[in-house]
Amino acid sequence: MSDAPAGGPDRQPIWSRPERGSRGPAPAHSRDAIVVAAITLADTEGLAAVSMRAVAAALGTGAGSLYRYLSSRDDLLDLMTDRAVGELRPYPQVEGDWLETMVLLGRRQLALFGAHPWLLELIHRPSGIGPQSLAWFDNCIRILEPVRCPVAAKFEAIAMMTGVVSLFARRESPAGAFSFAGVDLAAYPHLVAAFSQPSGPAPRADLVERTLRSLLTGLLLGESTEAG
Amino acid sequence: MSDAPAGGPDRQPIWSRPERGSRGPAPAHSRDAIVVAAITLADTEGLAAVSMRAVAAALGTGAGSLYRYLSSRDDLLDLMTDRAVGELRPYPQVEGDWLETMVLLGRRQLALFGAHPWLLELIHRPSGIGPQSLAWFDNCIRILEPVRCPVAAKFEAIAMMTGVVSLFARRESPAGAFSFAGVDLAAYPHLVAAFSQPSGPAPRADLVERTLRSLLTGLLLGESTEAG
DNA sequence: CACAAATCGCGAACGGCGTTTGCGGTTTAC
DNA sequence: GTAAACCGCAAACGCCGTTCGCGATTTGTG
Repeated sequence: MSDAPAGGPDRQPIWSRPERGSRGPAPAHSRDAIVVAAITLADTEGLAAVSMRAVAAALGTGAGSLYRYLSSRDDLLDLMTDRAVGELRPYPQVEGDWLETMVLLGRRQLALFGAHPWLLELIHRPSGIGPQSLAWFDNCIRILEPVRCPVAAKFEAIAMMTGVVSLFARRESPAGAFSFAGVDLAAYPHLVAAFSQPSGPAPRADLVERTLRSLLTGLLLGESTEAG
Repeated sequence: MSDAPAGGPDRQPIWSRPERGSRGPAPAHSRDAIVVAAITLADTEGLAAVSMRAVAAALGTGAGSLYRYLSSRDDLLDLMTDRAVGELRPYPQVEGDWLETMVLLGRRQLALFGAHPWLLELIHRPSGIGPQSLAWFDNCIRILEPVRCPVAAKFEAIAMMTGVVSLFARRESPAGAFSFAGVDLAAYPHLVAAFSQPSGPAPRADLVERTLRSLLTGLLLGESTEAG
């Protein structure tokens, strides 16, 4: 009972837990090195390949040793998320139109999802709000300062923007069209009719930005219209 | 090798695989009974509690027996998803405004996510597009028939509507506000300033519908505006 | 009717996972 | 100097999805 791992009695979240105590030999690794190894693994082989054993092996050690630095795999995923969100920095210091600045931030998020597709599986977790995510929120609130609307609406809008960007990012991942192998198409007449008609022009390339603009103006400025 | 489970050489997806052959004793269970048990388990104890062993135990059998009816846990999750989507039926036969009909469908989806929160973790999977999901797509395409725009744009809009609804559904789940335990708030000045100011009026209740209306009109009708 | 083929339920087993535990050795605080 | 705290490590625990082999049962075919 006198020998508890770093997580030990982990009453408090990982963000406010010291990396190491003052006594004992110098650690062979570091929290950040573990997170970097995990992110590299996730980038190359997918999130499912990020097992404690695999991450430890990438660092040349055993799975159990990681628990000297974090208290659970969930902690590791939280750290991965926050570190990736940190890649959104530095934030553009545009002081002009807040809407265009937000759209720019949205494009940055989209690029981040492209660089780290595993983020799509992690951002929706209830935990995992670390310092970098807070800094990103803080920056968005700063940009939205000239907007006159309740704070709650701003938070809604920021969260919804992130969500919509993640939806677009998912669309661009290699998921691809479903296969109709062994499906009785006769049951879906409107679907086959739609597919059999000429496909028409390709969707516009700036769909994300247009959607974000419409979404943000609707959520932040449209509060007083259409009484009911 | 002459004794292969129902999944056997599962070249084709679960939707087009017969439930059982013609020979042999009558099965003690059924695919649907397994799926119902799994959904009940997910509704009450969450998706993480849906293990093959737990589902089998709920049916009074062993985990291995389930593989007579399906070939993997992923198959089970696909079946769960499709069966839940089937609860969206019967579809409203409104023949008036297509936009209002779509918004109504969106509200139905939101209610479905409320009834089965585990759906939020499953809809984004690349697999799992079963007959009920196809029927839902088919119905949406039917509703959007009067809209003059490329088919691809309609599919975009339907998928985006489902995605946005899922974002709102996630917001209403008991996730709740993040805790600032042990965080240095001084690093986020705009955040604390926003939180310290009076909260203002609560966000409008019909936020989902307004967002959906704006999104659908933007995606389906706004193609010709704003050249460049 | 006889018989082979196919399917059934079942329990044991395999490999992988996250996590815990106990140990010998190392560093620091008092 | 000594005791407490920390280190790396390897073994082990329990759960997971999945596979396999068994005896028993039903069906299609000659």
